[in-house]
Amino acid sequence: MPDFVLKNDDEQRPSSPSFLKGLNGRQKEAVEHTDGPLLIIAGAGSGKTRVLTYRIANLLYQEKAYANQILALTFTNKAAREMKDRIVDLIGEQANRLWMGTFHSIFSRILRIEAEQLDYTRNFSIYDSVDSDRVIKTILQEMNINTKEVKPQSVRYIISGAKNQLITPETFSNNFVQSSMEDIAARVYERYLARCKKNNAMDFDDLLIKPIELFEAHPNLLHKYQEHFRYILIDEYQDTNHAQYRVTRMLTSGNQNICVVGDDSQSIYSFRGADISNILNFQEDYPNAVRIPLEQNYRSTKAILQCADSVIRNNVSRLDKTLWTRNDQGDAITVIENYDERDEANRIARMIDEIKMRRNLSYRDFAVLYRTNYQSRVLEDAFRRRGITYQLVGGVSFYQRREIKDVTAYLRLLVNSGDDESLLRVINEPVRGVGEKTILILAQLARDSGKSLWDVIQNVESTGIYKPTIPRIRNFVDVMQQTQQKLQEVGLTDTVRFLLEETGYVKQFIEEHSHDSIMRRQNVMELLNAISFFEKSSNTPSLGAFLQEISLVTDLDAHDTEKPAVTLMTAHGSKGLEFPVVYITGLEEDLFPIGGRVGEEVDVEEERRLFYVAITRAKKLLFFSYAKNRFRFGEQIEMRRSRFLDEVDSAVVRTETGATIRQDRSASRPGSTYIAYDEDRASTGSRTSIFQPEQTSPTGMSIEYDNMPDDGVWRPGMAVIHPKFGAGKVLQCEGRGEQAKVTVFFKNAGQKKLMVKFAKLSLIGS
DNA sequence: CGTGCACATCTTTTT
DNA sequence: GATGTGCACG
Repeated sequence: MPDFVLKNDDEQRPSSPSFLKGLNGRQKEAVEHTDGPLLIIAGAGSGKTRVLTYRIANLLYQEKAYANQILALTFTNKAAREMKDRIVDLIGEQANRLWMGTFHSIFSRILRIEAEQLDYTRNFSIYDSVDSDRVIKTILQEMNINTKEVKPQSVRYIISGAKNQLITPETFSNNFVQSSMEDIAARVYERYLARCKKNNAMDFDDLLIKPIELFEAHPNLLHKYQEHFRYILIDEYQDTNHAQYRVTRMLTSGNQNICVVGDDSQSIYSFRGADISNILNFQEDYPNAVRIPLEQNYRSTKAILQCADSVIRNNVSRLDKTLWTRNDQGDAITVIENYDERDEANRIARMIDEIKMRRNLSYRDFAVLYRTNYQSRVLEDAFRRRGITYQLVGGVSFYQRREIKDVTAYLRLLVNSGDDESLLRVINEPVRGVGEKTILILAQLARDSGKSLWDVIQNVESTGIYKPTIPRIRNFVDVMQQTQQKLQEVGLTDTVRFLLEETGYVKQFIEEHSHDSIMRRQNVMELLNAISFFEKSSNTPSLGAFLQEISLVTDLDAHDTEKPAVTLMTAHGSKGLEFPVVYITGLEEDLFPIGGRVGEEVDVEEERRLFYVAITRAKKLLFFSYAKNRFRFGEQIEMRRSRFLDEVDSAVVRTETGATIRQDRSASRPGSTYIAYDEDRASTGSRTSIFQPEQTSPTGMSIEYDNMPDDGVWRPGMAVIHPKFGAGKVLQCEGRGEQAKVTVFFKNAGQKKLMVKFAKLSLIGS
């Protein structure tokens, strides 16, 4: 129950609202800090969400700004929704006017408002990665490149990386091409941009980059938004990428009322371009920033925290911080060894029932975490057999399913007729006899005339394509136009129903009686339900608004914490959540930590942070499990136990029989140092802090100075020793040979940029 | 010209 | 175990 309600009369307010009472000193400090840059280093379970919500409530309470002048950027839609609800509880309905959401959703909102300035229209399409891949694929085909040798996905990955670094096609091809793949990507890049533009479409990256372009081209607009957003808050700041960094810098360069919250130990999205140096350098960017660490953990037992700490200590690059808790010591963590993944799933299912009974818990108190989505399958089987209700979060997203993408492509075409990509997706879906050759001709015509495909097929009769296909396309055009008409006359749901009927899209599934087609039909019906719900509940029930909404939702957002079901999700998906009982499964080498593909380095430190995130989700009980054999690539493979199990503090970990686990300390790689614990420190558990801050330099490894990389090339991820700064990790490298410079994060000295030529760096691991 | 079937390939994490 | 590609047929 909220203990504070905003009064609307003229009564004098106390200067400090009563909702601040439940906060600890540091939290209170963070909430009451209103103006100027603020960096909150929030350890896992330290009440971060609470601080953020109270801080916003306080800003409103102090009348520092109207709700719509506050911009709060979160990592998931769900986090935004929950936070907003909590602020509504604290200060009332006005909180609904906050600009609160993910970077992507907030900036797409701004982009729709300002679309004309960028030569787009406000009903632009948003392409997800599958759409992007298709666009890239057509471009590759046009360039006569074999899409089997050069995978669109890899090209997209390179282009996306460049975009997020704000590197233009020109700069990219001049300075960043080092392989034939990059050369191809460089050539596709420019065409890809042009194609998206022509389609009046933006991809996920554009949603972050276009605002920067917008503000650079129109300083007056930048000024407008700078003025408008009096306060900016960013959650999960350790996972922001360069583009996100740039756009927030632009917006805050005026009043500098920026508050970021994050935890470098929980940075797990570098594959998506997240740049940990954003948070590490915050105080350099904003020299008068106040830094508040939140180190008291309210979530977990001492045993769990100690375990987490013993793991994360193996990372070289981290900000020093010491989490502590007043919670009980709690039970030891149990390691479960299994014969194979079926065994693993069955044992976990059985244990869940047992613990649920013994501890009088509900299924909703349990979470089973894994590294990759495909691991969920066996678990689902086991749970179904045992009659355990579960909710699977993530996996193949509903809106990514083929049939759903087909239908949304139809809808996108209705809203944005210039969207060639969507047209290509549905022109022969269901099959109406429009083949490859026809499309080739139409595409040629479109290119020559600068028109969209939709415009071209308006006069399909004069295109000179294969005669029998003309009426088929004519029919397609007619149906689309009729649907267009319907949209004006009847509601959204009825329009879509009409479309599905007339195009025969659902009919194809009814005629075919395979298991597959039944599922697909169900999914389409499910989409229809979603549309119907949207139409009833939204205050702007337009088709465009619906498409906007679904283009940015993820399955993570659908997670229901109230549902009495065991949660199954990836470790990534679990960030920000907590459960009384957590199982971390598949703790095997090449799975967790994941094994890289050939020629690809795996960032073990990031894997370790991910493991740390997973551990710190647990409140009371934590289990680690691994299988000695696992089915992968269609065959059974012998697995080795994860090195992480050699790193955990054996004082708080037990086998199923209660024995101490055997550990191989040498399994830790050089650079990932292990610092031994006193066995009895775990049980002592001092009231304030269970850990002493560690300030010794890494021990137990042989140090050889003047040890250069074999090939003389420095790479991010390498562990180094500097005679003065001590142990560090290479974050960034630029230049070659004599000119080479490296950015290194030193555990004891922070981040430094060094000329390799002068700095006496020694390589101690990679 | 377009379609349907058999085959291989490959699964990291997500806005 | 799903999705994309290659090949033979209508």
